[in-house]
Amino acid sequence: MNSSASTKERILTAAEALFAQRGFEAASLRQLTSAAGVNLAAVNYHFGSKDHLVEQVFKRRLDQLNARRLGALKQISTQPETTLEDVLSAFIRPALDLSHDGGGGLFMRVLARAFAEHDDSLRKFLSENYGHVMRQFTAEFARLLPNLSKEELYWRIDLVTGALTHAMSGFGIIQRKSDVSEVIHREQTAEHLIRFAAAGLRAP
Amino acid sequence: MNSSASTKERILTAAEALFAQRGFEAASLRQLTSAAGVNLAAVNYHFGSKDHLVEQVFKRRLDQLNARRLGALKQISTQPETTLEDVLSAFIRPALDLSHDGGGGLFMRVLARAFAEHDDSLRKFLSENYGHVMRQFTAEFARLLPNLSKEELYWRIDLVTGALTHAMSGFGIIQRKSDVSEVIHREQTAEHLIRFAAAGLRAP
DNA sequence: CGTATCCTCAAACGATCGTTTGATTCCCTG
DNA sequence: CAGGGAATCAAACGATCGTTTGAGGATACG
Repeated sequence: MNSSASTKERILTAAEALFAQRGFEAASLRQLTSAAGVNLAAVNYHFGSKDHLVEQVFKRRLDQLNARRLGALKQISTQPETTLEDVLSAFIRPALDLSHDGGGGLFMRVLARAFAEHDDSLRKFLSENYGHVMRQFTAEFARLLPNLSKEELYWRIDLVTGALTHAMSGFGIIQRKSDVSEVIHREQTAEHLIRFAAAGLRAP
Repeated sequence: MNSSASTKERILTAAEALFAQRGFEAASLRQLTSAAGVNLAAVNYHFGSKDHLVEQVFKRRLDQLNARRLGALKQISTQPETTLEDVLSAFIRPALDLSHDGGGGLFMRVLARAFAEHDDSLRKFLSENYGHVMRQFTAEFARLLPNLSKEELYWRIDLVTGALTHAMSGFGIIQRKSDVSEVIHREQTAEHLIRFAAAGLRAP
């Protein structure tokens, strides 16, 4: 094992944190490499360009998130009866977990930023690395909500996504109180989200 | 009337569009002033700095949005019976209208960006210029949803805001079809949002 | 030992950024 | 008409950006 993998990982980790904190444009390679403890030129050497680095930051976490979501969905599909809450849990909890696990605590804020940046190439990238997961969940939602038209279903899933993104990226007014542990706060967040989203999806 | 008002307005309008399209950091004053047809130095002359310009862009539209929302809320408060859907309509429709009226069509995307930027001074500014409206709506929601604890209510309003922001800023998969007029699409968006949010707020 | 390959490093490149300057033009007022 | 503050303008300032360069270090294999 050479040390390049370590350097790449250090860059990815520092990039994720800095992108989340400052945004893609504002985060400079000099801040980034300084925080990672690597040379400035290392980014262009290992990733080719800053843009490619951004993509890799996304890819690393999106692959995690997708795998966990699909794993959770597969898990509940073995049950005799699946509820809407189960599917929502498989959709929501991996995302919430990701925002606290594996050093990738700030990824969801990065993701929310990416949505807001509204960059076409980035949207295309997200669509390519995200679409198949959404399709599987959409199919499951459709099965559990047979009364909804396809258009109505798309709308509601979209709104659920918005609520989820908003809650996870820490935009909202709700902040964790100091006397509540992170694990408990995450669990409360998941419960609020699932309850709200389930009711919204079931709306008459 | 001197021409400075016109210049300021031209800058504000161009800034709103450019901020929405490219973000606060990426939008340069040179692009901005070029699009507005004014001199580069005009921004610093009339606004002091780029940061102050950002604040003014927000203030101009937030004042509009706040006035319309409070006006709509006051309107329905005169009715003998107020429904949850009425209050949600007063909250949602002015925002949707703003994203198509008065040349400020891109403001909500700017607002979503501002949330994502996560800048503390900007958050403070938003809180100062936005908080009193949210408090009024929160009080009305609390009246109509007496079974909810205060914490639960805050959570759900937060999630409604997330869904609204997401839908309005055009992140989602739902795009207006070419055979649907903008007015109709806006109305459909409002109906979907209100139905979804009302059910979510009423969740058991 | 020699050499080939991968990696790291300090330094510099050109471009672009927000801001400032000082001169010039415009327009109102006395 | 003359004077003066407000507004506009081209130009330049220093800073910072992403990227490139070329030399040097580290490691593995003949």
